[in-house]
Amino acid sequence: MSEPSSEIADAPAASTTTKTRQPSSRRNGGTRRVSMREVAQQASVSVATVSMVLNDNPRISKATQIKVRRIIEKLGYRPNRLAQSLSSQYTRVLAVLLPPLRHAFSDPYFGELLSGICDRADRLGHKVMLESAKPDFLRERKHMELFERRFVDGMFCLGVNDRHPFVKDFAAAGFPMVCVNNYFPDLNLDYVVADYRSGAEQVMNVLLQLGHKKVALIAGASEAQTVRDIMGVYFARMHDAGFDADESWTADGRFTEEGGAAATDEVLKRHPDTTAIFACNDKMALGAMHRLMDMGKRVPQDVSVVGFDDIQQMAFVNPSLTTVHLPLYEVGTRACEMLVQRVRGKTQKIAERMPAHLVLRDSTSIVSDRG
Amino acid sequence: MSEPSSEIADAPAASTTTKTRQPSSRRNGGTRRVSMREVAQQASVSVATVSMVLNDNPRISKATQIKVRRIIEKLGYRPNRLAQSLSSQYTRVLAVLLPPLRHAFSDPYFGELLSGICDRADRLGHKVMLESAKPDFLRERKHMELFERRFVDGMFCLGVNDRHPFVKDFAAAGFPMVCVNNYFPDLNLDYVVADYRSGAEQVMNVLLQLGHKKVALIAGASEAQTVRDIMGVYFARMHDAGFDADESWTADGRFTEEGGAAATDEVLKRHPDTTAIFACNDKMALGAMHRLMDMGKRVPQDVSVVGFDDIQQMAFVNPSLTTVHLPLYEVGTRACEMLVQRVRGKTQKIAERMPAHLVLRDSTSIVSDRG
DNA sequence: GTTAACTGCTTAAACAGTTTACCAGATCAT
DNA sequence: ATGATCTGGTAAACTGTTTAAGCAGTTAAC
Repeated sequence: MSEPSSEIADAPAASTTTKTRQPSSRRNGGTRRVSMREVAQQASVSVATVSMVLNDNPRISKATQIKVRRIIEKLGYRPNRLAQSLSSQYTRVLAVLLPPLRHAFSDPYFGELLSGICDRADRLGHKVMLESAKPDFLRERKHMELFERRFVDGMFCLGVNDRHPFVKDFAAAGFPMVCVNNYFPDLNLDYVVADYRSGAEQVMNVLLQLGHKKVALIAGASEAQTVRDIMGVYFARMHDAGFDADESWTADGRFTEEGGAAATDEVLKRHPDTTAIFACNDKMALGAMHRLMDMGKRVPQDVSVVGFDDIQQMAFVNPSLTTVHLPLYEVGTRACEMLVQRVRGKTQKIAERMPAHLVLRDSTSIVSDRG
Repeated sequence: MSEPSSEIADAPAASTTTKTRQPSSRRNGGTRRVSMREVAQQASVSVATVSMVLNDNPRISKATQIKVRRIIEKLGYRPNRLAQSLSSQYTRVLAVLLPPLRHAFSDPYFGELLSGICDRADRLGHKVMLESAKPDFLRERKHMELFERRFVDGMFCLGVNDRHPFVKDFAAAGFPMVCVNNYFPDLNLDYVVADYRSGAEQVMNVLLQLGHKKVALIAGASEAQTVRDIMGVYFARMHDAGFDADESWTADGRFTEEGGAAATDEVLKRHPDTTAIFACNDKMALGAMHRLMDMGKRVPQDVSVVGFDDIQQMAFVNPSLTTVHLPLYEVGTRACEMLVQRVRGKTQKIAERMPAHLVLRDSTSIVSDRG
């Protein structure tokens, strides 16, 4: 007890015995924040007890449960999830990595996947964070930082393909990740996809049955395995039908309307007698239809058009588009269930295909010109 | 040195003096997590110094900076943001609250806003979290929990209107929130909107100049102030033009294609001599165009159609749609800048209108039938 | 010649939870 | 009566940061 200065210096030492750390009266957003400590004080129990009450730990008696919960209610206490996560090592946040397309967010294809993911994540008590895989995002390894800095527990990769080697970083580091509606046969990564092969089979069946032989294929990026699956089926079925299509019957439409239109130009220049166009997604099919009409060709009388995905708008175009319905929403929900399982420690590989089916509408008809 | 058990018990007491708390060797996702403490040890400085190095505190000497950074590099240290946020009271996460529409995520309108928000948030060092304002989400006050439990620093509200009284909760609690492309004149909430009035003026000008008098208006939800703004302009300009339109000239299209089609039916039943349809968004305009064509009316020869929003796809339909271009992407980026300012403590009210302009395309023409 | 403001760094107290080891009292078997 | 087990709870260590306060020496201002 010498001088005032030492008194202050002694204070912390004293407090370690009396343990009366006053609750912070700091205000945030105008509301006084109430912490677990205050609940504990008011309920005359320890913070450990409060924690156990919140986590429904069976070691807490019914009486204490009720007592503590009443105080929680009274004080309007809400556990701080930063502290929870820091301590428990779980963030309960999942990231969705989207391709850096200008309109990725307004693309119904991604939208459906995202809807499925978000809905299921919510049900499973997880939050969803959005990330765009811009070049410098990847260069700076931000996709890894998301895990390393404990932003998220898991990650969905949408719209990735062989040109995106970063996907294997996650597996290498042991971070939970699932490829949504895409896969890498030789990379041993988790994935959930629609059954593109079966969808393509159904398309080729109906086109061949309608008498089409001169079928052109508008592919998207051929770096995607799903697109290669479609191409594989296309070439095989054309061969079976006695018509060996070569590369000249295909063109890349980059998954966009504009690309689909350009690809249509390209293919029809090479093969003016084309009677059907099979596009690997609906947007390209739409571009193809418009271009065909611009050329003065009628759909489906002169040329049949088939799409892939069955995005909402396509029932509304004229003529309505025959396409393969992909259960994108369900792929999203399933992917989410899978990722959450993986986050919780499940170790077997995740790989699932979901059924796709043809939706016959007005953009296809029996072949008129038997060339 | 009595017995082994007391030796263990003594350990913590000893550590308070020697301060040798061993770094956790816990593994997460297969990678050993390295904490600031380890960096400090290796660099022979205190954790505070490491923290200051990371935060570019000018009080740290160049030499120490370099020394510490080298160790950080060597160890591959990444600061744990949960701990950072817990300590600093900033999460650097913003939430986007979307209306619980089945296809909200694939709606280009929301997509554009979202793109703008996400891009700017990224540049400003913030993460974006997605939330859907489902009825029970609001009932359980989860929108408040997002703040109370320190999930986020701020919130964007998209697609809200007068039927969503929850928006004022944020202001009441003092939580940073900005209404995106919507506003509440009497609620004193922050907002960033496109200039719907000016857009509507431009539409009415061009329609009147083209000779149209029998102009029908397809509104969305009239609970939205922006829609009321358009209606106000519509009625005023119709009046100025000597044609007092009443309620029978308007119909609600609920912002959807289907609704737009139905509204078109409704209005044309009442007024078969309608020469122009002004829809409050592009989707309804598209629905209107399709329905008109189904009825055997030509667009624009028989009926002109004007939309609002200028979503990407609309340049691609046939005929291409005359519409008001709203700078949705920019509204998103601006809203984000504003919200971040608010999070950082800015106190003046945020209220901004961004210019909109008419895009004249092929769905409008001079009136043919001067009724 | 004192006071004040740097300087570059350290110490320790926050931040707000979870979890483990331990402990006192009650119950039960021997 | 005695030791073992069960019950319901507590204290303290732990998660990994930020930051206010302090320290001892130098320098500029009054």
